[in-house]
Amino acid sequence: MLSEDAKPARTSGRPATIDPEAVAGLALQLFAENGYENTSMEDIAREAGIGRKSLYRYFASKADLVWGGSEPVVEASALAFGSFHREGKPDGGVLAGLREAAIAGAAAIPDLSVTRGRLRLIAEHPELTSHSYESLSFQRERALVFLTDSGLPISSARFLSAAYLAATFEAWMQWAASPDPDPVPYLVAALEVLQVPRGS
Amino acid sequence: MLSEDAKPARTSGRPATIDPEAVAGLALQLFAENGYENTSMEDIAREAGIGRKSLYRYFASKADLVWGGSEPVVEASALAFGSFHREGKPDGGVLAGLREAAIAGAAAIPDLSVTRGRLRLIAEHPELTSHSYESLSFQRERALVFLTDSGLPISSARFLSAAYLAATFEAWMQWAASPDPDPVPYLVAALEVLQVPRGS
DNA sequence: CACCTTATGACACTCTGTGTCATTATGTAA
DNA sequence: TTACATAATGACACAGAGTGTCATAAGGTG
Repeated sequence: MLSEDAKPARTSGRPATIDPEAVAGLALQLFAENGYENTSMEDIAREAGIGRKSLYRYFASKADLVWGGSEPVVEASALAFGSFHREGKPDGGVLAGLREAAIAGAAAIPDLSVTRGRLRLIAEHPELTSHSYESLSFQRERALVFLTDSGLPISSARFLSAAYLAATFEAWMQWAASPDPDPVPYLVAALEVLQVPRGS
Repeated sequence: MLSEDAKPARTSGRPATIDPEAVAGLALQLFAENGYENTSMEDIAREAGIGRKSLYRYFASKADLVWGGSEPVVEASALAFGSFHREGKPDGGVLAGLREAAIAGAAAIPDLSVTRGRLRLIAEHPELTSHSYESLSFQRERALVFLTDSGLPISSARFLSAAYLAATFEAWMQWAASPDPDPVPYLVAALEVLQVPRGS
């Protein structure tokens, strides 16, 4: 259900010639070389050999070039939420579910060093950091559904999912700033500030 | 120490003729009437009888017209953090301190209905919601200092302050969406999802 | 080969946000 | 009252983000 519109499975028409991942990679490279704000969308398009408008067809905004890479993480995490209830709840309850989802997200990252570069870029730019709220909205929604499915009242579920998102995001940021190879310990530590409200 | 540059206490020169609060109020009114994105900075300036550049002198961005009103809350909250340790810790520990600060912030609001309008506007516009990260960065910093002063390890303190900010923001949003007059119960409920990590 | 679908990019536009600079208004000091 | 200093004001110009329209190109399918 995650890939409802993943690939329209086009049968005819001109096939795409632009590789979004390659373009995003190029953009990250240019950001690293010349700085984020010194690199315009036009610069990126020119360097990629495409038109500015075509660039916007693949990336809704400049921030998307950076945040786009987090989609696999969010998807894997959402998947873990979905399978958690079906497989019968292990011990640890709801918080364990949140933890598993966060770890599943981390496991979905193919190249951690690229992700670290992305996150550091985000950390350096408040406007990119702010974008977390939009970029993680799907994740927030998924966590909320998981929590209400787990029996939490909607109100507590909202607070907990908001805190969960913030804590895990902070964990990623701290990991990115560190030299450690494994983000999981950061995620685990971050989730220790959460608890299910008594009486839920 | 909060008002280090509150008022330069100018001794000569032309005094200001623009009332920022009045301008922000006017802007909020225009946003309510015509929609946020349908109201340009130029529209606001024209309506306020000033130039667009003068508008930017008082408000760094369009979002500032909306978020500016939260400054008193943040300041009052920060003040509560500062006085918490001096007055000897009451019972409840660190979490009680966070709760007191959040409540102090709420108490600093002169007109709750205006704040509710602001928050609803923010809720409707993802780009404004995102701005919370920047607008609350000072609050985040303050909470972090408070937590480390309380003896928490820096790592836990970062996670907890991130979760704290997110939970209280979510509380404000839920309150704004409700018809309830008092935001405090929302804040208290939100903070129940937090805990100090065992062993801190 | 005709056709169809879709990618592509040229063009023009609005709006945000910034920088520069001359002008104006208002205080203080002589 | 007359400088004078200070700061507000806004006119002008600009880069860049993001959007809409539309003609064209390019590759598949029948």
